[in-house]
Amino acid sequence: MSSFSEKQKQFKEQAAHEAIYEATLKVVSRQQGDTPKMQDIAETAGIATGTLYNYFKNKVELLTFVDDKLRQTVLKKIKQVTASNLPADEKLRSVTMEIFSFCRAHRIFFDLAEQFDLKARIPRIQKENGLNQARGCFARILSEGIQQQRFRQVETTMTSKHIFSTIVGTIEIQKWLQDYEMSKEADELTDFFLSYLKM
Amino acid sequence: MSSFSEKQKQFKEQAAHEAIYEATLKVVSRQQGDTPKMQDIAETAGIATGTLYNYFKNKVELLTFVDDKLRQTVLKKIKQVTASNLPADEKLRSVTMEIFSFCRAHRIFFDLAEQFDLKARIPRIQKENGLNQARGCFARILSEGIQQQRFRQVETTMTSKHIFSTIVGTIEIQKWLQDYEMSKEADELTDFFLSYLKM
Amino acid sequence: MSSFSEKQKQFKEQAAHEAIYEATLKVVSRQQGDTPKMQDIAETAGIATGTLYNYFKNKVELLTFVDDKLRQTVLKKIKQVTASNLPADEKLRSVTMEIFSFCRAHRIFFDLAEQFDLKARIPRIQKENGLNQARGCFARILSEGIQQQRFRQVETTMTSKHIFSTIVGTIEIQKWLQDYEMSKEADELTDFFLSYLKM
Amino acid sequence: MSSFSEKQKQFKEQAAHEAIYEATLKVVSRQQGDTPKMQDIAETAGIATGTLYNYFKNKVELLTFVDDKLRQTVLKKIKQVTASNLPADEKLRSVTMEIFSFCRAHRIFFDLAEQFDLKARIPRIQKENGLNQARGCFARILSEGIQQQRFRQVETTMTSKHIFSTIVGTIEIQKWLQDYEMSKEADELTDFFLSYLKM
DNA sequence: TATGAATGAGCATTCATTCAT
DNA sequence: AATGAATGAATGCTCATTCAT
Repeated sequence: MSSFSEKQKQFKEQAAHEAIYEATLKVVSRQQGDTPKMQDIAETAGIATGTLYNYFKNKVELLTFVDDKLRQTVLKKIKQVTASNLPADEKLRSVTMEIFSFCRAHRIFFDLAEQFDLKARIPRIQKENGLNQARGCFARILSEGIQQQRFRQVETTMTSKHIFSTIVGTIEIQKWLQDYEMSKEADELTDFFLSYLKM
Repeated sequence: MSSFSEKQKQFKEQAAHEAIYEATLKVVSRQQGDTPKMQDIAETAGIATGTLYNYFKNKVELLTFVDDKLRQTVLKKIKQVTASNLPADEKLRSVTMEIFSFCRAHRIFFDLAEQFDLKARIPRIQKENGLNQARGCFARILSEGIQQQRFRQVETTMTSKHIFSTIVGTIEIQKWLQDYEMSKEADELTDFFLSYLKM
Repeated sequence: MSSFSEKQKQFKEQAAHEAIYEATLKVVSRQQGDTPKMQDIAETAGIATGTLYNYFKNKVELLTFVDDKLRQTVLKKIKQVTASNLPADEKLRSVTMEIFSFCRAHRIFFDLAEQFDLKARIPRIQKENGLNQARGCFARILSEGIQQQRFRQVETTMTSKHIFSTIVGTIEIQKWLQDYEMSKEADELTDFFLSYLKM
Repeated sequence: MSSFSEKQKQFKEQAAHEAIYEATLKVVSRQQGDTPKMQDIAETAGIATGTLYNYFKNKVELLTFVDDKLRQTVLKKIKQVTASNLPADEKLRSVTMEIFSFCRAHRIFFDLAEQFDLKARIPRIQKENGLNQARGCFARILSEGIQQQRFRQVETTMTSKHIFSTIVGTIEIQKWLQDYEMSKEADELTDFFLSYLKM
């Protein structure tokens, strides 16, 4: 097959994936609570039900794709902030806020991910990889802060790990309380981190 | 109705509730992954399907009852350790360990609780109540530690709140990684807390 | 459980089986060609879809039950004629006719049986049993005919076996020709058998 | 269109038909039980799915073509044996054996033919034609045998008809018993025919 | 109160066929 | 003629809940 039609095909596939991704998020957020029907996803994406199965073997695989893309998206955002040239303390606040607001925005989908046990579909190594990247961002911010003499000398690996866990736990508790106005919590938490890190 | 038969009735109801509670946990842990069927719960509890509906309006209410009882159980354990006469640092370790091991033991049920969105069935006030009691235990341990001059003078309310969040987050991450050997994590986390609290 | 309610239950089950049996035959003959839908069977039997599954694990098991009952019915008819006090040659004609007319009446169901490969569900021993009973009827008729000196002395076991095969093959060919007016063929075949058996 | 390109086209079509025929048999025997998918047939034949529809209007027509070709094949084999210069009794045995082994080899396809009711697609006249040719072979063998004074003087038309039916019925019963080791049955049956025909 | 048979809505997936390229 | 992605109708089975006994 010519390189051209190969490219065309790949582009088409990518476009379909993108449409299905967005349709899924749309359907999920629309039908709060219920699990999304394949037919609805297809319809929203503007394709036929059967066509979904040209791109994904089954529903779980489709949802896994969306889950993966979603996690990559938040990771990308975190990395962007980490790579920015804000001072370390502001980076820490900004990254924390990013995570909180992303989780709030997509909480219904993440609930779904648990319902379908999507975590079981992701290879362990890939999960650890993602986790380490997220934790790594915090470690880098800590290092920068120490270098900038804004933070005291903490052990960055462990500290970043626990900071990340605290964020996850706080979000989890807020979700359990069904309190989705998370910015106050995010701020309070950042203040706590900064007080811990201040020299 | 006579007071005697009233009592009898209450006793019977309590016995039924107890049997259903245990049957539910048994069925849930047996059928890893699948959601438990009312029929299976009834059969395991030694009653007829229809009888379940004399005690619980529907499946969600039944699961909510179990969920509530389970949370009360772990809270009771935490309180017991908190009320013991161990030194503060050992109490902290012990309470943390309790929470980890309880969540590991009942993780399948807690997954279920999210699937059925049981949190939506519990009144906000009750959820806050439970949460505050758990956090309160940590606050008391911190106070004791400060008094015993084992811990430095930290602000106990906020610190205990964040300690609890960190525990929740760590458990959540371990569950996501499907790494259910949590004792190492519990220890590491306690060490971190203690290093933070040390004078 | 008391013997009475046990009996009641059994009677109810038998009634349900009977109703489902008849509903299936009705639906099958009505919807010539298409495979019967569980919903239609249930509706025709006057019960709910789900109720079918209280009596049969799945569609194949239901059809196997009907298939079995159908074969028992024709076998019973053959046995009745065999046990009658007609002269041997008339018995032979009558039994042959029974088989032809039964297969014509239920040909659509028997086609279905092949479609669902019901033969694979019947234990080999049971199939051989049924086959031997049918062949046995012919053998008995042959013996009688020989005794009555209406037939010459043929080896009854083999002869009856091949007579039965010839009937089956003739029916099969008529079905293939889609010629369902089988009485002519049945008569012609019987004449051939009798000419072979005449002294 | 020029005669040359006409010929070319016909040749191409014939090649395609041949490839599809063989692919179908391959797929059918591979996927025991399931009905063959058009996609699999196309893939196995080395063409695209849509291309199948340039040669056959639909699946039933494709299967009818294969069915027809298969019946022609066995008929050809029977005719070859009939036209050979074996003695009549050996011809009878050989033809019988041919039919048994052919039906065993292609039993899955023949089951399929019933499932798709292919018989309904073949004109009555054509079916009778094929049937008469098969029966005719037996009649010719009988005639020869009588002439060779190996067989007694039987009425060849009816006898050949019933012999053929007996073969069909025996194969049908063996298939129902799922006993595909048919050579013993074929032998036993031929012995019976010969004993009937012996002078 | 207890029983447990009956109810029936709900949904992922397949695959023959089409048609734009 | 060839391609193969897109189409979309069609259906068996589950299981929470009810209700006659």
